[in-house]
Amino acid sequence: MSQKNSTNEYPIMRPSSLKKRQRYLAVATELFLEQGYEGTGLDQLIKRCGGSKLTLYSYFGDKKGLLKAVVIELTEQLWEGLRFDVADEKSLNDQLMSFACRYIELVYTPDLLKLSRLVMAQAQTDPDLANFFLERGACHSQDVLQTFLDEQSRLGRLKIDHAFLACDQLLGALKGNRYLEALFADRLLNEQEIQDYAEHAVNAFLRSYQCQG
Amino acid sequence: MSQKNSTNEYPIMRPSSLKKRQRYLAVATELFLEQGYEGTGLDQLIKRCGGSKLTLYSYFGDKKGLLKAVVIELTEQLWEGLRFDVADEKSLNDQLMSFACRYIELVYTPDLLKLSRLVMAQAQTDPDLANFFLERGACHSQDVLQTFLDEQSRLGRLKIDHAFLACDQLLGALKGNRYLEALFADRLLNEQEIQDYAEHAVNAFLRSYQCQG
DNA sequence: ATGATACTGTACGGTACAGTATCATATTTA
DNA sequence: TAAATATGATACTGTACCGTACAGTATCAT
Repeated sequence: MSQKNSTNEYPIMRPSSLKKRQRYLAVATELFLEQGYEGTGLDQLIKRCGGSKLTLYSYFGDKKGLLKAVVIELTEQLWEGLRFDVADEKSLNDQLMSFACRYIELVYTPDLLKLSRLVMAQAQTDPDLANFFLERGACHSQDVLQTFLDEQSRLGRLKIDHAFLACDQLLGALKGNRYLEALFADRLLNEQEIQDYAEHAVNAFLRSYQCQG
Repeated sequence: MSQKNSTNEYPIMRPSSLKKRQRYLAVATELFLEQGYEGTGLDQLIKRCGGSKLTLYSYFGDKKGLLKAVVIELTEQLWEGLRFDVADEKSLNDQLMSFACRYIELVYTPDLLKLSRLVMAQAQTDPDLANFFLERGACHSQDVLQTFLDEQSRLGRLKIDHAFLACDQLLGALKGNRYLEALFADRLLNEQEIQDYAEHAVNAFLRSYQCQG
């Protein structure tokens, strides 16, 4: 009963233990993403991982705790790079395009798609996990974009009637209907398509909301 | 080993058997949507359903076959109403608005959201099911919209540079970023929000692509 | 060195569940 | 009515797997 932390707030731990914990996490991530939660047995995990089941349980409490740790780690890692650079001297169009490309690239990342499936499959039995995932993903990107657009409106460069809706729908357009195909069947976008999606959506957006042509 | 049809092509069957089959299907649908595939035991199903396990197996082959039948039935049922009325005398805007509202209403339908989760959770182990679901859902709606828009372009009412992209992104905008929240956490839209989403997206779309103002 | 703590390897209890087998009963068909 | 077939109720088989117990070993602090 030494550590029961299923989250990422480590207590005092030996360096070797920390390393071991990271190893568990890495292998669990790999297996969960590949085979899903139910599809991954802990015996199998330990076999690939080395270490013992008891140690695993001392780190993560139970299987659900392990899943939570995996989701937290991976989520924060994936979404960390999505932001506008405020001290950026590029044009509005360039800033939007840069954001748009990074956003599309991100949501079509194979690992994020698999993670999404993983979380969604557990959404009914573990709503907290789903909420955490939404908070750090969908809601966060919405916040980032809306903050930027508000600022641009304040500067008189945009005129938007309903900022929330505009944001929501721009993000929707960037993902496109094709996002469903990625989510369900891993149909990805190539570099060129990402560029096209971003350009097309940003152009349409600016045509609707930019102030001076 | 009488019938091994896991699809919907019924062989010769007594009426009473057909009725029984429907009953299995209805209860299976209910349980799968509520508790997921792995979460639903067949013993539990039979208990609620009446009938016996042997009969169930004679109809659907195995558990996967039952799932397939449920997905096929429900999918066709849900998407059947989504189309443009060709002999419609309404304005372009009205026709688009009518389609947009029906589309949003549909993709935010609780049962369709649950079905989506169900299929997605099985996507890795059963890609065929996922492909079928995509075909009848996402791809089909894309086809319907694009056919309509092509016709409108031919009539000189719209001028669209990339019809596929425009379609894809209009559908994306209609769902909005909020669709993720619905998918992950059943956060639905009310009647007013559906109207707002449709109006906002259709307006933006027409501002970009309509020919004469 | 010595005691305290963390870890390994293995085995096992308990349980859940898909799929099959059995036998009795009902319903159709000839 | 008799044979053939479909169904019901239930028990059973095999298996997979979570979580725990335990005895022995390695690693740390002092």
